[in-house]
Amino acid sequence: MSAIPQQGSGVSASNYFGYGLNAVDAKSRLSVPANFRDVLTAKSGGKQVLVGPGHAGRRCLMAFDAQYAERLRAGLETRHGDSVTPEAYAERAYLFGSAQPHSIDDAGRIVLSPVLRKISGITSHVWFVGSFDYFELWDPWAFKAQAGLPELQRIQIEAELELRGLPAAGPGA
Amino acid sequence: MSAIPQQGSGVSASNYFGYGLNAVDAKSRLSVPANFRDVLTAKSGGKQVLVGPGHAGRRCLMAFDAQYAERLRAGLETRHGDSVTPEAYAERAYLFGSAQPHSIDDAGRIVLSPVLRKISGITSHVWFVGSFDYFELWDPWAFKAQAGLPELQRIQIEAELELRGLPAAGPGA
DNA sequence: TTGAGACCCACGAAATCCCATGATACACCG
DNA sequence: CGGTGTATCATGGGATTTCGTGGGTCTCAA
Repeated sequence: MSAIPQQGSGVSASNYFGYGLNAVDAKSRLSVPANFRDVLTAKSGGKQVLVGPGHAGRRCLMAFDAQYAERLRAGLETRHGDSVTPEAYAERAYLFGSAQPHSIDDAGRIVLSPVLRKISGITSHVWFVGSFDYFELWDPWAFKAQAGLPELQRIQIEAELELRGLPAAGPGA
Repeated sequence: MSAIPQQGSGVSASNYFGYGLNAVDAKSRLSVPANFRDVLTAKSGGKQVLVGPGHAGRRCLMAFDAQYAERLRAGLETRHGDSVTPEAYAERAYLFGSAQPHSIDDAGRIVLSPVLRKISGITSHVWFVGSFDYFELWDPWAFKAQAGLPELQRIQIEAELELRGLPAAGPGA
C-alpha cells in the first residue's frame, strides 16, 4: 500500500507540498514520504530531520530541516540581537531544545519516541501535511476532527483513509 | 560529484539540538548524550567540554566547545569594545574563569565537581537542553519549575520523567 | 590508611543497520 | 496500444552495534 498520488511531480524538490498517509510499525518506525525526503536531502544534504512539538496549540509534530533551523536562529538574532537577557536564553532553549534530531535510515524511516507520540496523539498511522518550509505530522483522525478544517482537506483525508480500508473514526478512541 | 566534505550538512553533527535525561552516579559521573558528544567532536575534535555556570541568572550549567568560546569572546568585544572598565574585566573573568574544561572519558562521561553541582542545583539527574551552539545542564525538576517555561517543554519533561518512573517533584527540593 | 580521581571492564536495554517482500508507478519495447 | 521489465516505495523482521550505567582496580597525595 504505497503510492497515493500525493502531488504532481515537478517543482517539488525545494519545498514541502502535498500530503501523505503512512503507517507506524511495531517498532515505532515511520516512513517519511519520499517527496518530503527529497526536499530534506535537497535542503540539508543529510539524512536528518528535526522533529518537535507543534506550535500554537496544534496537537501535532513539526518536522523541518537544518536550513529552517538556521532560519529560526537568524530570526532569534534579529529579535534579540546579541543581547544576553534571560528571555533570549529561554527562547533559544525552547526553539532548539524541544525539537529532537532524527536520522532517516536507508529505507527512509524515522523512529518516533514515546514522548513525541504521546504529545501528538499519534498511534497507528501518520498524516503528513506539507507547509512549505516545514511539514506537520498528525494522527489522521485527530487531523480530520479539527474544528474549522477546510472541506477540501477533510475530503482528501477521508478518501485516503477509505482507500486503505481504515475506519473513519480513530482506533485509539 | 562534489568532493566537498559536507561540512554543515548533517543536522546533528553541526549543532546542539534536542534534549536528554541522564543519571548522575555515585561517583558524580554523568553521561553526555551521544548526539551532543558527536557535535562536540565534530566541532573541536577533542574529548573536551567547557562547563560553566549558566548565563543571565539561569540556574543551570552551560556546556560548549572551543569554537563557541571564541564566539563568546567576540561577543564580549562587541559589548565592551576594548574597554578596560571594571565591568568588562569582570565579565571576562566570569565567562572564562568560571568555565572549566572537562574531559570526556571512554564511556562518554564527565565528572561534575561539587561546586558545579551546587550552583546548578543538580542532584541525581541531569536534563540536557540543546541551544544551537551550546547546551545547558539542568536539574530536571528545577527546569520544570521555571517560571514562564513554555507549556510544551513542561509536557516534554514531565513525559520523560514519567517514562523513567521518576517523581514529578524533585528529591533535592 | 583513607579518600579522590583516572582508567578499565561488564552488562542489559535500546537504537541502528541490514536484508527481504509485496506492490505500485514508470519506462521500454513489441 | 498493450504487455513486460525495472526502479521505487512502504513495510516487516532479524541481527548487530551503540549507549547509558554500574562496579572494580590502581595510583597518587594527604
